[in-house]
Amino acid sequence: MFSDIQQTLENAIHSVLTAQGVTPLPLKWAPVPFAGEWGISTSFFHIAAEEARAGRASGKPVPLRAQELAETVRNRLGRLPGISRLEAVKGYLNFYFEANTYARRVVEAVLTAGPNYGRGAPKGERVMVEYAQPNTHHSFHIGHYRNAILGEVLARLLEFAGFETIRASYPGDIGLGVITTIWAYDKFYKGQEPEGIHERGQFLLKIYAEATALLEEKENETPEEAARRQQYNTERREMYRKWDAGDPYVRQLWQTTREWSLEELRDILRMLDIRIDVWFFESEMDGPAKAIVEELIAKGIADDERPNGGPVIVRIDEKLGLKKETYRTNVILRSDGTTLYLTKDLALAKIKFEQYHVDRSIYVVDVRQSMHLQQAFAILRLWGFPQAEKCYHLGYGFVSLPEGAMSARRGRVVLFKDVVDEAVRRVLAVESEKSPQMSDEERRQVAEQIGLGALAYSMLSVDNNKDIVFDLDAALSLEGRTGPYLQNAHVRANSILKKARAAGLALPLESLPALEYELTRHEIDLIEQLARFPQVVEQAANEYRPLVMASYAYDLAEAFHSFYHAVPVLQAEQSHLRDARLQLVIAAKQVLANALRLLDIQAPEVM
RNA sequence: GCCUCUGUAGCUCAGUGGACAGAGCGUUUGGUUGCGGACCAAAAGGUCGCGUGUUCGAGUCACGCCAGAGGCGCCA
Repeated sequence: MFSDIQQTLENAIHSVLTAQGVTPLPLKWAPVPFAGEWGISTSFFHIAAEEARAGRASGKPVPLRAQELAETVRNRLGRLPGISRLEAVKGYLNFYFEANTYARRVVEAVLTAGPNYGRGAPKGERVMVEYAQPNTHHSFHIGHYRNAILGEVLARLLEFAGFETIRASYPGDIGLGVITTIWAYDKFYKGQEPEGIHERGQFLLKIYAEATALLEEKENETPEEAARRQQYNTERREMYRKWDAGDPYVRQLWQTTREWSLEELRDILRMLDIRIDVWFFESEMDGPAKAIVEELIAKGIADDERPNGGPVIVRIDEKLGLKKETYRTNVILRSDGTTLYLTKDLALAKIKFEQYHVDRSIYVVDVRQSMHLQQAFAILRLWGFPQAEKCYHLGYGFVSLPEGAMSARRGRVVLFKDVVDEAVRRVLAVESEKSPQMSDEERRQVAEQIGLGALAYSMLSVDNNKDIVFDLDAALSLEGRTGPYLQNAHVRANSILKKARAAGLALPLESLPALEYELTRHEIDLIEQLARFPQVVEQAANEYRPLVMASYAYDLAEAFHSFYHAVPVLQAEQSHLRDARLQLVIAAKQVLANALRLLDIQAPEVM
């Protein structure tokens, strides 16, 4: 927000330095790091160091010389418009703003732009974000949730920063796991269908877990058990073959159960306020994938080892001319002629580039698939897609439980739906005590917003590349650095405004009050946070890091809570003070709402 | 064996090469006849895994160790 001021100051400093016979270098700027003070700061260490290197040394150590330069510049700059005070300390030069002037500018900018405050200019680039890729026939767990919330927030950040954004989901609706489930369903549960969307999803998960247990080789198994296991395996393989051949019975069975899973997925996405633009399905990539294998063989990129009973492979390092082992060798078609995940990913990438004309493609996928995706991108380069340079894997650490990795087979899974239900229960317990006047309907709705907010923030406040050991109590905590803390700031702002309106004030006020009084440090801190928001949007989007926005949102909420306690608004002694602070509260509420929206956390009016 | 990621307060985590390394939880203490206490204010708590470099300056960059997690041609 202050880049113009920064430029003016930098020019002024350069001319002072030049007049002193000092060679100026570009300056680095940062906010003054002291609470309750408002300004920007630069330092002279690098200029002093350069002098020393060039042999124009004054003989002084660098820090001393930097301080000398800072003092010289301070003494010669004189009065600057908009700057109330200058300070040279420890090699730094601090410029303190005329707080009232800038405070007014910030509040005005927020109130004028409203929900669009912080929105970046159009970037003229189309980005596709692929996330929400759970397998069907398997219920949605807390690990899938991390993926979904991360992808959605990334999409929101990119969109708000000015990219044309397409949200894509890619459920794995075929594969050995899927076939295992429908085989067991057909054999042991044929015709059964539980009532309720989530009950059906969990039913499939139970069947999957039972089936994998049956198919797993056990220690000390009797010859009868071994024979039975092999029989089951044969049946499963036969079912996969039938699916591949388009057998109507197997296809129907698959369609029905697949729809149960997709219904559950759609319900969860609705709960998370995620609207997917494009659905791709793994089952639809099979045909295109097979065609691609032939094309890659014809182009000499892939080697066909099928004549010798082997698979079709791509020797990536060799084809790229790499001496060092980097991408190794990949199988793109099994020796039995069936495709693999990688082959389907190649087919999907082609569709993204050719049908959706994306300039950039972001894959939000578990970090364990990092190697796999790098291989896919390398093959796309070999294949000749220029967009392959703009494929980016946003990896994230996986979610495990205190007792180890999640495993459906061992019945060790934390389901998203169960966590949400528990969250709502806990919030309701707090709510009934704190907000006894709320209607049951409203209470239920707010409880879901708060519970989901707590969960979302617990995932987003950890950096992408860190693994998470899921702790229910920590994730659903309502106090401290949590989603509800942010939501509470919004509610408190709303509460003040509601009271003001009830007292007969028309908000927002017709004209912006002048802010011609001495601002408290709490007001300055709050306004500085409001001013930061646009750069935070830019940074979070550029770095693909929701954490940057999550941290900021906490800083903003903290500044508001402190302000709320220390600075009277409706009880202000004079009406012009009250009016100015009311405008500030409106602005704070707006920026809180904007930040929460980007984090996919609801901003309730009451809680 | 090779590659990637992680290591910061008792625990969970932030931390643009720059000023005294910051939060939350937990511990201890204080705060509402007040705009909602899901809050605020404060105290205690640190060899930033270890070492060597680069730099005026390193938690941050490079290299080497140690520890943990993950990956490495027919799973997804």
